Amino acid sequence: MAKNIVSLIKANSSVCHLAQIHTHLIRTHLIFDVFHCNAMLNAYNQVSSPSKAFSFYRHMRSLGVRDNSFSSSFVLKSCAKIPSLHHVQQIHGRILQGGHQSDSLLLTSLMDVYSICRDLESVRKLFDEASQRDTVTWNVLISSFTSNNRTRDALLLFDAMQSPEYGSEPDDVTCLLLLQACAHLAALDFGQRIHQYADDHGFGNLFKIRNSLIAMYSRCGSVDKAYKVFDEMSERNVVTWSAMISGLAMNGYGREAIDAFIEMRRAGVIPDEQTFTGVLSACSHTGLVDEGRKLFDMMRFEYGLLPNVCHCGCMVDLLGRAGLLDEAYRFIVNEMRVQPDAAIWRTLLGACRIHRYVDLGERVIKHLIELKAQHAGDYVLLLNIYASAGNWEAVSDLRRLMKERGIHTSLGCSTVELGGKIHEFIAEDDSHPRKNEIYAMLDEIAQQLKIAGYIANLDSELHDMDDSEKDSALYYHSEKLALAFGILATPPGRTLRIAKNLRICVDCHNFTKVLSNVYNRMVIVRDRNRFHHFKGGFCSCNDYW
DNA sequence: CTAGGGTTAG
Repeated sequence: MAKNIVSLIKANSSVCHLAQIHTHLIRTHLIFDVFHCNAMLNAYNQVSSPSKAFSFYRHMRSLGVRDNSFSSSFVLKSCAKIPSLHHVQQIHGRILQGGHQSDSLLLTSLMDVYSICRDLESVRKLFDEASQRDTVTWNVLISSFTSNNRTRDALLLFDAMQSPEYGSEPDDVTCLLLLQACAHLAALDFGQRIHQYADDHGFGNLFKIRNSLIAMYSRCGSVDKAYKVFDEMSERNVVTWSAMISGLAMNGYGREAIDAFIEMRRAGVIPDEQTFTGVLSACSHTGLVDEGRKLFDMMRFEYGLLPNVCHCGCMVDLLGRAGLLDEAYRFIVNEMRVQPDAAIWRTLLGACRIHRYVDLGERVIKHLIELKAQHAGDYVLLLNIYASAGNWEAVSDLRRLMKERGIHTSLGCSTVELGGKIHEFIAEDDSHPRKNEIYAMLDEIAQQLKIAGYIANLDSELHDMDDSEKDSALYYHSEKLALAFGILATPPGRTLRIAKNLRICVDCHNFTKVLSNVYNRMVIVRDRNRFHHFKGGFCSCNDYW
C-alpha cells in the first residue's frame, strides 16, 4: 500500500494532485514516515514549486517527523530557487543537529545556497571548517566569488588550491569559472594561463571550454585570439557561433559578425535567441539599420523566435544611434510585446545623448522614474545631454535634485592586468604602492598631450566645482590613472588593456585618442557597454566626438 | 529496509 503511494507521488506532475496527496498522507498518518515526506519534497521540486516544498518541510518538522539528510538535500534544492537566508540557516541548523556535518556533498550544496543568498561569510566558514576539500568544494567557493562580484579573489584561488598545503587539481569546471572571471576583468594573461592549463590537462578540446575561451578572448579585446580558437575547432555548435558573432560585434567588427552569421546558417546550425542578440548588436554598433530590420524579421518569421528585451534593446539602439529617435520611441511604445525595462529606456537615453535630444531625454527619464529603476548613471547621461546642449541651468538644477534624493554616482574603477596580476584604480585613488610614480607619470603625459593639442573637456566633469577644480578632478579619473600606470610599467609599444566599470567619459576618450598617437600605443578600453580600440589618434567607436 | 546530493559554455 505504502509503496503505491510513493509511486503515485513520483508519477504526479501537478501541484494540485500533490496537495491532495498531502491531505491523504495526513489522514493516513503516512506523513510520519520520512520516506513519504522526502518523496513529496522531491516531487514539489520537480514540478518547480520550491515554496510548496519549503512549506511542506516546515509542516513535517512541526509534526515532529524525524527528517534525515535526504530531507535536507531536497529542501536545499528548493532554497536555491527562492533564496532566503533565514530558510537556509534553519536547514543548516537541522543538518548540524542531525549530525550530518561531515557529509561533504550536503555541505557543498549548503555553500552554494549560502552563496545564492549572498552570504559569503558563511560560505567561507563552511569551507574553512570542512573536514575534506576536493576539487568540487574549491569550485563552489570559486563560483561563490565570481557570482558575488569578487572576481579578483576568485583568480587567487587558482594558485591557492594547487599549493602544497591543499594540493587540489583544477578541473574543467574550475577552468570554466576562471575563464569567466578573466572575461569579467579583461585579464588576458591570466586567461591564457588557464587556456594553457586546460590544454595541458586534456580538457582543452571540450566544447564548453573552447566556447568559453572564445568569449574570454573576445571580452579581453583579443578577437584575433578568439578567432584562432574558433578556427581550430573541427565542430562548432550554436554556442560556438554565437560566442564568435558576439565577440566580433562587441569589438567593432559588425560586418564580419554578420558574415559569420551567414556562414553559420550555411553550415546548417540553427541560430537561437542569443545568436540574434549578438548579430543584432553587431548591426547597431555598425549602424547597419536595414540589415538589423531584416534580421529582426528573420528571427520572428523564419525561426519563430519571440523577441525578448535584449533584441528590442538592440533595435532601439540601432534606430536611436542612427538618429531615428522618434521611430525608436514609437518602437518601444507600439511594437514591443514585452514590457520595456529600464535597460531599454536607458538605451534610448544614450541615443538622446549622442544626438542631443533634450526633450526626449527628459521624457525618457520620467519613464525610468516610473519604473523606480533610475540609476545614478541615468542622471549622469541626462546631465551629459544638458551639458552638451549648453543648458547649464538645467545641469545645476538636476545636480541639486540628485543631491536631495541622495543619488550618489558610483565610483569609477578601472583595472589593468600586468603579468597576471590585476591592478585596480579608483577615481582619485592613492592606494597603489607606486602612486607617486603614477601621479608623476600622469603629469608628464598631460604635458605631452597638451603639446599635441589635447584640451580638457570640462563638461565631462559633472560635479559642482569651479573650472580649476574640474581640471584636476578630470585628471584623476580612474582610467587616466590606469593609463599612466600602464605607460609606466610596460615597455614602449606594448598594447594597453583597461577594463572600466562605468562608461568612459568624453574627456578620457579624447585623452586616450591623443595618447595612442603621441605614445604610439594601442589602447583597448572595455567600458560598461563595449570596446574602444584606440590607435594612432582614433577610436573604433563612433559614439564620442 | 526503500530514496540522492555538490560546481559547469555564448
